[in-house]
Amino acid sequence: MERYDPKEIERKWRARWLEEKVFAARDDSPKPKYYALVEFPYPSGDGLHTGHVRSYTAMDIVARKRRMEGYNVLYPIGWDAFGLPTENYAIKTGIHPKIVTKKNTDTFRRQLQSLGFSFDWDREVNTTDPGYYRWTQWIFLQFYKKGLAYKEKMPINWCPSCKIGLANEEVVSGKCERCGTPVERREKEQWMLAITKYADRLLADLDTVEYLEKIKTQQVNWIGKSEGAELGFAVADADGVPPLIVFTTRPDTLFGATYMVVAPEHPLVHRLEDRITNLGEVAEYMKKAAAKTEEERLAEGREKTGVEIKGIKAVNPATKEEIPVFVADYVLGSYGTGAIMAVPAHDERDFAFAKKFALPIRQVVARHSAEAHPAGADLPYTGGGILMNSGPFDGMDSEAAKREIVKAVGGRAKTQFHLRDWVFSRQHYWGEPIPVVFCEKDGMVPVPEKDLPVMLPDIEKYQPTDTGESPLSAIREWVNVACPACGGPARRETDTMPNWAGSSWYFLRYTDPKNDKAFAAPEKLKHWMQVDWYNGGMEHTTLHLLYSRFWNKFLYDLGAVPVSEPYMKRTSQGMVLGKGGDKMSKSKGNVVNPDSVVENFGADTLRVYEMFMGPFDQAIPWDDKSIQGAGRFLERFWNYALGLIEATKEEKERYEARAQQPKRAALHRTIKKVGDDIEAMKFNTAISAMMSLLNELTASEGDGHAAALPDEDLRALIKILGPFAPHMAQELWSRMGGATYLDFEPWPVYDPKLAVEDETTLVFQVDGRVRDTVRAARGIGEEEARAMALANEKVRAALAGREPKRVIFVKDRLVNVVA
RNA sequence: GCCCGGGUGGCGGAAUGGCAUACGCAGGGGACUUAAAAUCCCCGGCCCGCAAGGGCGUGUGGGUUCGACUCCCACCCUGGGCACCA
Repeated sequence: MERYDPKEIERKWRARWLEEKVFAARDDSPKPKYYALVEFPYPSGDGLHTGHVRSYTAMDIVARKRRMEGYNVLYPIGWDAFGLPTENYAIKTGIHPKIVTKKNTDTFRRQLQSLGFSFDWDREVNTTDPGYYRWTQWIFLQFYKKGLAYKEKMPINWCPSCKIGLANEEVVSGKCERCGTPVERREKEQWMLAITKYADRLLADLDTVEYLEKIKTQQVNWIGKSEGAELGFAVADADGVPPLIVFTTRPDTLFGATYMVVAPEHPLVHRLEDRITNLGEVAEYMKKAAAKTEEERLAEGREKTGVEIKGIKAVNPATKEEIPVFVADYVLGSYGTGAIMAVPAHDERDFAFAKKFALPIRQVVARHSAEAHPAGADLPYTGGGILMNSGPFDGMDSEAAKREIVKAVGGRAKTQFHLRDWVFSRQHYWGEPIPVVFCEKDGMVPVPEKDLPVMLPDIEKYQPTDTGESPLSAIREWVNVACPACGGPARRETDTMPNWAGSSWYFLRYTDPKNDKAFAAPEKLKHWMQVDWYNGGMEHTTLHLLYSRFWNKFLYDLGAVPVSEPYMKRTSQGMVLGKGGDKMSKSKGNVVNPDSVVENFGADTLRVYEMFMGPFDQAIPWDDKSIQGAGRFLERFWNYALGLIEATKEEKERYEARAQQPKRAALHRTIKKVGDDIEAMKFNTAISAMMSLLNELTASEGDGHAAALPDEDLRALIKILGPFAPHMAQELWSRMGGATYLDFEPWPVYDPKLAVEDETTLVFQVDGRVRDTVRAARGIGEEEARAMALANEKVRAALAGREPKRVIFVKDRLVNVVA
């Protein structure tokens, strides 16, 4: 028999799939559509990662199964190619990022093709292609026209190493997500996208999609909706000065507000400078706080700092008391109104601050009633309850009191979000130029759509400047342009877009990747959207996922996209860790290169191994040895199937004379399990089920021969393996005489009648402990089973003469004798 | 601190409330071979026992149940996300 030769088989089918464009998605198919999506890779110089393989194999399995189920499947791929590593490489070597990108995408394409993914290679997109970023710029202009893209001077997170401004999302515990350098705060004029305008819908519409629960939770937390109220606190003895507005989720505790705090950025101090008696001290504190990096704030822990603003008092609108006002950096300028009412009895932070500065702590909410919860006991108490020390509201439930007190003091209900507007400027070369010019006469003027794309010019030096200006600003002939409005002298915007821009809409482009009249034709979008299933990394749950949902919703509002939510279903794969459980990294030297695995074992083995290694959503360490298990399985499968295919007529007859029923039942149970498990992304148990079946089929039955399967059943067996090991399955399929591509053959039908075995294993228990197991005919009744159990020797021994009090019977499973 | 996960053999892990440890890796024994590799067969939770058999076992402590890895309560450990968000 011919040996399993993955290299030869894979080379052959890979070439045919590509040449014949077998997996090209058709826009005009009468079949129902299915859009399977994976995150397109950033084509780094390191090449494909085992993590890509895990995600792409999983969705390839889904895509291939869907084709077999009769769907017209779109499974596209492309390159998210703008970004810092390529630029840094260009800075170091002087090689143009375009050239580096070309080289890297060529490598990635070769690697992806070597794994046999059923991508539609005719729809490849590349975010750095002017034909692509033209439309990224076009979408930006639509944001601009709707007032959702705006420029604002604001403190940004500045990475001194990357020399780039970062979005809040890119700062992880005060450090640059990319290089780990502590970020600084700098004032800069930045382009912003008003994602907060969509906060409510980004939150509410999560109910309309099927994301993994933990993904939804992360989005919900990131958006961070708080329902509360805005209340005004008058400044004492200051007619004409507007009141201090605070945001609170606990207006019911207003009677306990014994002081106020404003953020260091709050305008109050400037407004009332001449009344402040300790202005020097206050100004000093504000200066220090402004310069503080996130890193320093974290290093201080929760230790509260602050300074009282002397000379100014605020009036509690409920009690009419005059209360002191502090400036302290535990209040953030960027959230709410930048000012709070402090209720030390019912807020942990206010409590800590009040203790430190010896401020009064007045309890106004009791757990049950003032009597049951003596004043001062276990404060701070942050839960709800019954009001006390609150004048006319005493005894009221805190939920009711929230509404009543807001009404009584003339406040208004208010919803706040943690989500901030998206800092959309980068001061770098390798990104989409922002299509705006600054005219001496007309000010800010958007580039007309007909002049798109604003091409990225070729330059000599990619190095960003220490002043934070983009390297583009040095290219005079590019920067200086005629104003599109008046023709007068104007300058181009030299900031570029963040690397999140291109990936915020790429799934739309796949539906119509070559269109040069629109980002995609409406009928193509209508045909393919929405994405049915999107798999990607957990690390993109709060950034890319939210951004792309936002862009899609915006385009939906323009009428340019047919669905409000881009993705029906979103799942995530766990990381592939290095040996020993550490993250794979070059510095640790534990990076596994898929190329060498394909070279040594074959693509099908790598695919099966990565799907078998453990639960799909869990991080699993790589194990060189375990790959062999996947390889052995495929080889055994090959030998078994080929043995049957090449068996002589006599051999076949002899095999088939053997009792088929249990094997057939096992096959049908496996068909069901593999199908169900693919849908639930339980690829590991799908594969173990196929392994078990193969073990059962090849187990010698005394005559040294494996069990035979009729051709029909062997075909079904090859089909369910197909999505996992497509090259080998296709080869076996064609050796069985199949002239077609396996991927378009119908997925085997599970027959519940065939899946039931005639016999079952009955467990006999005494007092819940297993005493024996016996084979019995399926479906026997309680009486019979009970009699068998009571007659069983081991059961009788365990009973030791005791009379059974009760007998529990579970059909086809067990008899439990309770004595 | 808050929000999600997860604790099962030497390892990765499997188990609609019903045979705990499937499947795979590693390990031990055997067959084949001049030999090795590959392949095939058999054995692998712990303790007592020559064995038959018995006892103990899914992070810890309780509970519900005829029966708990699975459900409930409390706790410990651990991975991830958020974090002075009023």
